[in-house]
Amino acid sequence: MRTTLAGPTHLRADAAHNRAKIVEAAHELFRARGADVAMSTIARRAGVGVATLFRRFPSREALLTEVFAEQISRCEALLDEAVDDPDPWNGFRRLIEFMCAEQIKDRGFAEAVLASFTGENDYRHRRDRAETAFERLVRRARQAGRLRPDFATSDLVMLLFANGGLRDAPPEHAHALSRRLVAYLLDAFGTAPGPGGAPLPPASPLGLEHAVGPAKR
Amino acid sequence: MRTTLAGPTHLRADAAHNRAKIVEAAHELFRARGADVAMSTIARRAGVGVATLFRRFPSREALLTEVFAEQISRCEALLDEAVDDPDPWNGFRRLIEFMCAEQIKDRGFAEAVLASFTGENDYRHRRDRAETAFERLVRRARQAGRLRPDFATSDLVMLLFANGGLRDAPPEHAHALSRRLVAYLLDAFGTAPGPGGAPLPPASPLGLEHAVGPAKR
DNA sequence: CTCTAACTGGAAATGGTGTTCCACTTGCTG
DNA sequence: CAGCAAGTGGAACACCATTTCCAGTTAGAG
Repeated sequence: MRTTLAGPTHLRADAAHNRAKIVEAAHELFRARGADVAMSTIARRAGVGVATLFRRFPSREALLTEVFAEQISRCEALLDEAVDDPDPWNGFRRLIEFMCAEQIKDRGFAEAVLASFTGENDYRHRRDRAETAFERLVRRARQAGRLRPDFATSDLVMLLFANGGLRDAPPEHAHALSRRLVAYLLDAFGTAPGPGGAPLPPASPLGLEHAVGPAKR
Repeated sequence: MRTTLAGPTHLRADAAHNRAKIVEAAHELFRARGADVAMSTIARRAGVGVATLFRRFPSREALLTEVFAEQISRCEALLDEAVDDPDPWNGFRRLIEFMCAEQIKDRGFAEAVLASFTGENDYRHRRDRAETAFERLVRRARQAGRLRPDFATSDLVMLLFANGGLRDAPPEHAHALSRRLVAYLLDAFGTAPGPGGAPLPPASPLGLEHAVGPAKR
């Protein structure tokens, strides 16, 4: 196989194998510890040298988008489903619940979304597609009378930032906190009167001494 | 005076002056950039050597609690007011609005609360007092029928973590996002039917490309 | 089987922290 | 106004992470 302008089209067999090991190791570490694990840690876990890691993935972002490609696709699929759902509120709710749960479960997920949706890479058209789809979903849910009229599409961004803050809580509580936050906000987004809908997920026994801010870094 | 261990009771005049300069510099930097500015940066801004900084404040936490002592006191005062307010919901609302606004405005504030309220320092009894006062406030607001019965005191912690996540948003939007989040959650915490109360603060024009995760660090 | 370009790992350069040490300076007490 | 302990700044040290470099190894085309 000769080298082309843009470099070799196919990796050598051993190189491809190493690449897969890198992605796997990065997946585990990103899930568990977030997007800012040291590159050398990833390399060590994968059993390769740091140089190999940097040769395959020149930036942390490239690695992130590769690692979380599947989850991002599932988000898009869920969004498409939601738009087609005869009950737009149901789709809206499920989309938000999925994204927030994912954001807590895989600590690197949020950064991966950011990395994919930022800059002028080839994810640009996907971002545009997702945004217009979400706008359609919101419009439908509003017209169905289930979503409050003053809901703004940017409130999704707000929610994702807020939910992301819960990752700083003690890990054993983060998930429960997130489900409670989402339940509250869905209550607030909806038009059902009062604390109407489903009962809230159980609260966590957290005191002020746990409160606030990156516990450790 | 107030340093952790029993050093000399009084500082020499020049030392006291330097100490004040340190606190001032730290205040500015913590407000603007959060609790994890480099110690050397603080020292440089204060015009002193790093050794001086470390001699006065053996740990970053000591500096944090000193710098934000005033804000923390205002929180406590507001909590006391709220407990005595004839309308407990009003006090509840004001307390939450103040704390969340402060958390956005002064990026180090949350960490200061944490540092003050963690461990076995002399803030312990203040923490206990604050917690029981807040419990009383919640109980009163519930009994007045303004707060939903399934509200848990730990939901305050949840709110603070969530609000803290908004600090990762672009700084020019963080405040508006926070006010909107707080408005939504107060809607959800309260018992007034539907999107009842005051209109929401205006939304920010944020797209998914801004979304999610520490933009820069 | 041979030979080379792709590939490798680890070392080193770079740049950024937190923390300690120490030779010098200076406020303040007597 | 003398002397000394309190106070000082900056260098030195010990990390730790990113990124580059290079001398050696090996897959796989011919």
